[in-house]
Amino acid sequence: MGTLGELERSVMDAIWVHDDGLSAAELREVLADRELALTTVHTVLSRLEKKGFVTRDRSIRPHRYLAVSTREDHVAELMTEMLSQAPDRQAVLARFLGTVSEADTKALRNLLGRNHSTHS
Amino acid sequence: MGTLGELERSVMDAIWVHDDGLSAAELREVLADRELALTTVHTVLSRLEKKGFVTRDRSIRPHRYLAVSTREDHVAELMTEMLSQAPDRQAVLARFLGTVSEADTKALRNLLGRNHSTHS
DNA sequence: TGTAGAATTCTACGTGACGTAGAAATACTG
DNA sequence: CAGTATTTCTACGTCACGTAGAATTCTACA
Repeated sequence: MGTLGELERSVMDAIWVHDDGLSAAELREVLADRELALTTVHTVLSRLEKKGFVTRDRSIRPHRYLAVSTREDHVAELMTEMLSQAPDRQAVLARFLGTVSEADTKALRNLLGRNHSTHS
Repeated sequence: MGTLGELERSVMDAIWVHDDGLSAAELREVLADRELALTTVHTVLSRLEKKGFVTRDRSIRPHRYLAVSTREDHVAELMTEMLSQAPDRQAVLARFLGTVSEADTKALRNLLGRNHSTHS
């Protein structure tokens, strides 16, 4: 999968927060602290589109950019990808649970409880 | 955290398999299919050392390189790192469980079951 | 103990990703 | 149609990484 650079990540963060989509100009405004040129925003957006992270609505004039998947799905996917890097998945999961907060383990218990027969 | 390139990852894979450590020459042998120069292996090893992925025993002549942490710990750490990228951790965990295999969820249930009061 | 051969370190170059943005092209709007 | 808004094309600097030759440092042996 394509990875994200710093600016790309910032842009995605902004897009993820605005479920209704953003124009390049609006994005530049959101990232105002960086004082980016509009063309810079456009370039990054194009690259994110090519990487499959965003789509754009070309039917309206200032194109609006939308996230292809939610940040949660994206992160979940990353986690799965990481997990697959080790042959001993169980061992990894054990270590993972060891470092995660109690709130997280609690959440996992809840989710697992309600899901005894869910297999998509 | 430092990320790993392709060759770096291959080297780490080799080192992770050999818990007793490896010399640069042995590593080159393990990665024979790449036909790398010895110095190349050395360079990568140095970078991995600088990144904190390996240590080397400088007391013996062909230095032996050892992994600093297990692959499982490393991957678990990566997963935690990914998880932290989203504000709504619970949502991510839900998605995560949704994509993971049943064997994995089963393992998680086991681990969580035995761990009701474990907080390091 | 001086030196050849082994091992390690230093230096360097090509490439590709990414931040950055100007120039050029294209599309509305009046 | 002209001027302005928007998008696309092209480009450059930097940094990480794969790659390895050159230089330096060890070590064992004559």
